Amino acid sequence: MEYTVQKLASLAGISTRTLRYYDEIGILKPARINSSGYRIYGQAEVDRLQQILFYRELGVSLDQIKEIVTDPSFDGAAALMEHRQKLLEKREQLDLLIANVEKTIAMTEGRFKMSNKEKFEGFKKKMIDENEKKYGKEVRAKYGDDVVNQSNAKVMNMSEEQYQEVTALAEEIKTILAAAMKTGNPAGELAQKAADLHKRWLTYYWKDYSKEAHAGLAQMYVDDERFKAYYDKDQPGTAEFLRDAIEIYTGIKK
Amino acid sequence: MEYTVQKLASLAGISTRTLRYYDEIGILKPARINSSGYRIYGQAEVDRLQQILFYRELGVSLDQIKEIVTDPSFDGAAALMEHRQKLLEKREQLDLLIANVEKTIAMTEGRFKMSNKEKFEGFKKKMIDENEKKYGKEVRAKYGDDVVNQSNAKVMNMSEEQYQEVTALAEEIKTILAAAMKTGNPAGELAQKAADLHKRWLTYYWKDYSKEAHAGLAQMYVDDERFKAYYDKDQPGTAEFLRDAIEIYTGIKK
DNA sequence: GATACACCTTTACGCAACGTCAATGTCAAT
DNA sequence: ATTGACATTGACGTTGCGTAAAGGTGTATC
Repeated sequence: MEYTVQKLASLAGISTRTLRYYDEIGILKPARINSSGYRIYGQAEVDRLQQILFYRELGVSLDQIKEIVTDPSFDGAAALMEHRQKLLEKREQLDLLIANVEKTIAMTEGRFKMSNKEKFEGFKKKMIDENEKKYGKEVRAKYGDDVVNQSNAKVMNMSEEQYQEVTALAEEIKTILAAAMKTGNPAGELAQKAADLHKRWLTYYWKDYSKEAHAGLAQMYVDDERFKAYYDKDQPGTAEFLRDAIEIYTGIKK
Repeated sequence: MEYTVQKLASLAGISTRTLRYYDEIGILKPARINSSGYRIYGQAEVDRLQQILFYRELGVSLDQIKEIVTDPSFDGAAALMEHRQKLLEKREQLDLLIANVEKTIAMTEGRFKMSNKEKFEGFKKKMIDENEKKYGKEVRAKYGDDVVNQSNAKVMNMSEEQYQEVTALAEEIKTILAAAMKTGNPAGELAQKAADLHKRWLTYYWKDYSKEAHAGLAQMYVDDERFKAYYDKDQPGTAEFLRDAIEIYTGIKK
């Protein structure tokens, strides 16, 4: 039995375009081409097409199918196992997506609240990404992956209130630190207040607080140009001043 | 705060190409373009990007996102509900796929068996498609949709053994019919054997057997050119001969 | 023998959401 | 003045075909 494109196409329930495409990418070439240039398929091609469609229905890519059907020694079972794994991962992702969408829908008591939530979620993620981009390598090298990951996890688990607290705290530190700078005394009341607030700020990010780590971070503010630039932006010398205040606060001098 | 492409990109954890694409398709245009042609984004754009990425993570298409973020009156909740439905359907499909893949893997005790199975499944489907294409309209008009659908369902439910039996039976009918033709007697032993086998062959496709329907089908073999051509291929007059034999077998003359 | 009509061919653009060069211009620092 | 990092606009590649467009072939009919 011989088939032209359309005969084979309707037999297999696919389009002629698909057959021509399969010819083009070389996964199913016609048995021969007749004198008018028509593609003529035989029984062998029907069988092969059957196989191709079988794998296609399983969601295997044509590239993979090509390997399966062209290389007779190819381990189809292994390929299927692998494919199964991919499908399972895909389903997990889908489940996550669905859960998120449902959560979002549930949270939509009026558009406003959701919009805030969106921004909030985004900002938390943004903050972490930003930090990772900027300081990720050094900080991870210094404190270890676990510490950083736990810190990031802590941020992601913050409630909106906590998040607002921590940002407010950062603002307060900046303000008080600026005032303390004017006194010039890192042991003074204002500077020590700033150091104390800085400790509270830190506990939002760190799982464990220790005076040593706190003092170490203060020193890093001075050593690392980017941290230093951040603190010195308004008043040069602020980074050093903060470090001095924290060293006095913790009683640890490096 | 103002951002160039790269700043915004690294802030959001996306590529600059993505930002340029979003500009191109108009879902996120920069606040302004500076004198050198650089894209400059502001706070409003950051917020909007946050929204876009939020929906993107939920798997919403950029087209949909565009509607959501450009039209403030757009009902985001409804869109999400719809999206959720789509996701659920997707998951169902995925589950089906996974089940099929697993079934196939389980059936793979050696490559050989699976390969046969594949072919077999394909052939059954092929047979039905072929029949539907060729005779579908007339047969459905003559016998009604239910009869045809039940017949197709019967084929799809055949075991491999049954399938092989039925094809073997068809072969046997052909052989015996050819021998019977030589006797020239439709009432003879060979011709009646052929008619009997034909009845058994029919019961593989028909839910109910009746002499009337059998005789009717035999007449159709003669009336329909395509059936006639099939039977007369080797010996002209075979279709008529078979009809005569079946009329005698069933005792029904039209 | 002309016409109609179904079927065949190749060529090529379109789709989603970017990735990836390529060629070229700009900014800040050495 | 040069380097190096960053910016720009094209434009092609990806996946699996759908969908014309422009033209040749096969068969039946008038």
